Amino acid sequence: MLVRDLETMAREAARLARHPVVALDTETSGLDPLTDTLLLVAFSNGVDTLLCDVRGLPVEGVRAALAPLVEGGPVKALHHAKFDLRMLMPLGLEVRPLADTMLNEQILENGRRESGFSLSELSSRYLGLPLDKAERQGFIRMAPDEAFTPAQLEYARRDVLATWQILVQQMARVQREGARKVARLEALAVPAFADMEQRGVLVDAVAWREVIRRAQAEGDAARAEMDRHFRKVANVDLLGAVDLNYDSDVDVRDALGKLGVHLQSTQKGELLHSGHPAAVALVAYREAHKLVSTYGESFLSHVHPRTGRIHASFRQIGASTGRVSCERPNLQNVPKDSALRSCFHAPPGRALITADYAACELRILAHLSRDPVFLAAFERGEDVHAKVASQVFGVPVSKQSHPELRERAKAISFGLIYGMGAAGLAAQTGQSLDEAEALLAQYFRQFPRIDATLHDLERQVRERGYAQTVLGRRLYLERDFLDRQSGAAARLSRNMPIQGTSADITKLAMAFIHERLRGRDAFLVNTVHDELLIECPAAEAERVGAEVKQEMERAMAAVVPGVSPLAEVRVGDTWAKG
DNA sequence: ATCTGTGGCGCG
DNA sequence: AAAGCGCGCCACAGAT
Repeated sequence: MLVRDLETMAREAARLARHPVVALDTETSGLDPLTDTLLLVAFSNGVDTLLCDVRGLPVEGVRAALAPLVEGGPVKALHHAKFDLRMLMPLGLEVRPLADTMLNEQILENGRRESGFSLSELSSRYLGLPLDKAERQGFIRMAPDEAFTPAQLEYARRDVLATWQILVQQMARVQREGARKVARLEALAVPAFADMEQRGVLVDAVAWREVIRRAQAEGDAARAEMDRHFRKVANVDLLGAVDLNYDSDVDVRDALGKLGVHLQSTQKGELLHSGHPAAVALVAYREAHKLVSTYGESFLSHVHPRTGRIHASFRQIGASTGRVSCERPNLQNVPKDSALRSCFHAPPGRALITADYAACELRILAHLSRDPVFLAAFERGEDVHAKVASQVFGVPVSKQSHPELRERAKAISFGLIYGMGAAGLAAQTGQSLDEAEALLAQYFRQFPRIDATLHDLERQVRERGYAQTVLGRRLYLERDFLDRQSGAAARLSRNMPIQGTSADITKLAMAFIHERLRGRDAFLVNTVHDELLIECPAAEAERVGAEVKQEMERAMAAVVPGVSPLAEVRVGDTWAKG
């Protein structure tokens, strides 16, 4: 059924609202929610299809007609819901509750399949019929008052019906494979991601370019220094310039060889270890060039011309552990250099709140192991690394009294999370292998429950064939991979449950915060694994900060009960030191 | 001209 | 072959 008037739209939407599950799909003039517009909203209850042509209709009228169906009522099934949610934002419509067939599939296939999550591919697998995407181009080129062709309407109908059918079959798998909690979590977090992308984050491009300009100058100086050394061993062109590509590792390695510096690789550590001024200059050049290339104009090119803000793309399930990833640009690897980070700022009269979990992954390890020393230290708000160092080294350690012992204990604790062995520890601390082995043994003697927990994680993965987080997010690992004696499987078995649980907690916090701040002119603008950035009116910043802290701690307590949660919040007008 | 894999390096 | 975990981006090198 195709409807173009508000009265019929409202009536038919109300009819559909009585069903438990209704699929929702949108057809739009393009793929950019900031510049393209909504043309058609399609619904299906698995039998009937309702196609709402919303072009030219008053926004408030459409909102009122569709709200009883979209906001509350049935579970809305969407494929890649984030996109449709963003497209529906100008109508003031929020979709809830929702289920996302793409995220569901990523959850179910994690570790088994790396691509093949399009609606068409799911349709092939679940329903045995691929969907033709060619027709979508038709919507993109459409004139504003042109009637939809039968082919376009058929395309819209098939898409939304397929989404409904896929979800129904998928739910059985979700149930069977213990994925209900994770599927629910991801669905709950979608609106937070949609909102975050739509809002974007503000950067001061003028100040940013000044930072890059300085880096450019430092890079030039480093190049000149390299020229002085390599002039002796490299070709010099007619203008007297050294004919060497400093961005080519092979060229640079060969040239260093001619200066008597023979390296396995040209990694920073080896270059510095050689101590040769040309190698040191190369490190300086690389650092400067990284800023200029990755964080220069190519980064700023993502400032949106309409909004003046950066609207990055977040992949909600971007990593096999369940972590989020981010691209175009990646807002999760901005250098910590405060000159650069402080370019992320709030508009006039507004504030930026920086909030991060304190020692999130160690708290998760404390939850998994129930280790009494870790639990007590977190409970009392003590310095865990100092506490651990005291236990391991048998002397009272504090940040002031024995900073080096504390650092070593910290390195071990974090190393364990990554599955580090004695060799890795030795390499990092500069100890001998024997010393590192003795230190690890001493650590595990003091913390037998952690030792047992890490071995348990490994054993469970071998038995089950998958690693999993506290919420039951799974990473399936191939038998071949588990049986190979490489150590890689053991490290993943230890790391995924910890890193992944951290991701679960942060996503839950985002869902809580999004809900808490709804309709308040305060919103998330970035997420970096265990850190969140929120923009809000300056006058409300202290209050919002307290609410953010509360919601983050509530999320952590919900996932790892029994461990004292702690989120640290700073209020300012730029992205403060994390 | 465009794609793919690799080294290197930014972040948590 | 192993590598302490997870990402994305830039530049190069080789292939299509």
